[in-house]
Amino acid sequence: MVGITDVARRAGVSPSTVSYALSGKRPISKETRQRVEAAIRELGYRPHAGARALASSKSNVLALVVPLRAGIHVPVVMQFAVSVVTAARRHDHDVLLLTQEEGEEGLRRVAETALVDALVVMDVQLHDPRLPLLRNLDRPSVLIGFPAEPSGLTCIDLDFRAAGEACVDHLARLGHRVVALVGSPPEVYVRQTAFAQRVVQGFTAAADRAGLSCRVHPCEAAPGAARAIAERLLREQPALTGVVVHNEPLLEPLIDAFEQLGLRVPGDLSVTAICPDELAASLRVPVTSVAIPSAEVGERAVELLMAKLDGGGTDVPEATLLPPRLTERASTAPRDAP
Amino acid sequence: MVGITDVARRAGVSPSTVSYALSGKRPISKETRQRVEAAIRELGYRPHAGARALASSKSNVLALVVPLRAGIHVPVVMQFAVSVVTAARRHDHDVLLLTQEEGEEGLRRVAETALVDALVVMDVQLHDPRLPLLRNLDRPSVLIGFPAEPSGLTCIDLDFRAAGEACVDHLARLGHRVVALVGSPPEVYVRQTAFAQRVVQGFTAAADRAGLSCRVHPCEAAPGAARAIAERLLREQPALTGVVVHNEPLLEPLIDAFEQLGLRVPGDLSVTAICPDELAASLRVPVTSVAIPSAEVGERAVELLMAKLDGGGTDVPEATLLPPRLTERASTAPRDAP
DNA sequence: TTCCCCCGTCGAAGCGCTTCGACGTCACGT
DNA sequence: ACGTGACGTCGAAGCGCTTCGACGGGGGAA
Repeated sequence: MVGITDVARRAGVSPSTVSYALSGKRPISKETRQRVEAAIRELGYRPHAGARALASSKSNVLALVVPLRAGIHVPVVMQFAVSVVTAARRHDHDVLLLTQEEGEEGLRRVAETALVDALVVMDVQLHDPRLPLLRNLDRPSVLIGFPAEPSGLTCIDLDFRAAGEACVDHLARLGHRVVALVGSPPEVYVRQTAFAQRVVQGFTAAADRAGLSCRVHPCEAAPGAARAIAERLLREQPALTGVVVHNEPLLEPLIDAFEQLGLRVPGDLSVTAICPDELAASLRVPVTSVAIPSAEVGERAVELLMAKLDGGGTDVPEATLLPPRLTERASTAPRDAP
Repeated sequence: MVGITDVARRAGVSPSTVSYALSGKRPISKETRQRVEAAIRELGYRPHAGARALASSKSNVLALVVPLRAGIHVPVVMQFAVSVVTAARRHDHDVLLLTQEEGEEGLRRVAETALVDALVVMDVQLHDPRLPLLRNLDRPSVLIGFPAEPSGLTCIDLDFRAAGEACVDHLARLGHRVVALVGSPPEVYVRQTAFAQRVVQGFTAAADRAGLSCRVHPCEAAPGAARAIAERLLREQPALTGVVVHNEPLLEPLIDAFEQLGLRVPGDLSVTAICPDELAASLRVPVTSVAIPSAEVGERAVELLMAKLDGGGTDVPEATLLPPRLTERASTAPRDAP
């Protein structure tokens, strides 16, 4: 194995000089640096990750905690994961994948063995059992999602409450008076998953504020369930003209179901969604939607972490709520004048 | 920070004894071991991962390479990933997540810096550019999927060729004479993704062998495309009575589309699929299918890797093809006697 | 009884890197 | 002309753990 001393010898300098040339932590003359770089290239030198971690007490690895709970939409999770990995690499970090199985003990393990420098935690619940642990760990963490009591933690997410409001406001502005929310599967609410709850809050609040009649329906994510749900919505709210869908797999089948029931979208029924833009835009009827900006969230999460890692944690905001961005597409229209 | 010497002092032994008590690499008397364990518990000791990696030249980390290419079904990928992580943990290893972005350089980096001990590579193409690299790396690897030329590599996967055959054989046995394959998106074939290709081979070979008329249709994975595809199938093969679907997102909408076109499943048309069992079983019409055993594949992949890591690589089989398991459900029936 | 060997433990030598203090040199201000 | 830093480099001391060789003691074989 070729080590830093081999490089040093070849470049005619001391090992510490090679180290400084690599890290830039002390000034190195241009000529020396070039000789070092040449030596590295010629020898194919790669610094040993473990040795580095030991000497510097930095592993340059981030933990990504992905509890794949029932009812969440896997592709969206994957988008987050990919953007976290990509962003981490830009900051010269790698990503260790942790799943639910391990639970809190897993977090503790990777943090306390110094396997990772910091943690990104996904799928946060309102009263998440991991919070006390994260507060006490000696490594910084960022949550993607907001718990009920986020103080002392760094959190980032789309402002799902405002997203719910934005959808309702949009429908209200178009003249709709009776609206419904087709939400995530029931178990997601039972677990008190933060983002789902907040959409409901925003939806309800905005509807009340605008004086709309509204109703919330948690729904299984099976496409086959679409028809039954559509029928139920119409039965319970016969005057329904506006629907907000916060359930990715159901979005397309639901629109199909409405049309099969004789309702044109957006002619008779306006539909908005909270989902990734690619999904909303790719449907047969492109859907007016509030985007879930996974790429941005993942990226900013990593940036917050980096700030905490080298800023010592000062001046890193505790809460980052990304404002919703509603894109109008073909699925919404003004309500027919009665 | 509490180190091994603290534990040693507290237990009244030398650091090396603590190390051996932990690793079991040398016999330690029961009493000593218990004192060491008590000291560890009392002090909350955790061995430093970096120090371990340096001293033992084992990081106990596996790389999981997940190129999220277009056209692949994300939830299935995630199932693999989760099962790899779970299996790795059982063997006291963690998993580092690598995505496409980094490409070959990423593999080289984590391997050569000794960040990982071994690699699990997914989404293998027939002529995968990573193969030469994997062959030359000093760390063992396992591919999930088979390239055209797997010699010198350890590969594992469902036998997709046999899976394609099994579906056709099943249909043939039921008396169907005209069959079609609804496959993955075209880009998957263009990239020569191994598993998709093999399904086609198996499908075609079995159909030829049984003297069936057959046809292959690569298809977009958008549910909205289902209707058009169904119509095309019937137009091109009016006598069609048997369909094999190798495209998860399309499966349910496609069945719906057939029924909307007036064909009862399985009355007029038998449908089989190659997809995860949960999906096939959960549909409105439960579908006869060959399972994609992600959990088993991930687990076995890790086990192969472990065998290579401590067996030195001898007697680890190069190719592991899991035989297809076809489960009959409600979507297939004998062809009506004409 | 004597010899050997295995068991259980210790001490010391690293693993390959980072980092700290030190030192010589050079340019600059006064 | 001389003090003062900043610059560029070096040597050495670890970082916390594993592992190798060594060693005393006890039991079995001869």
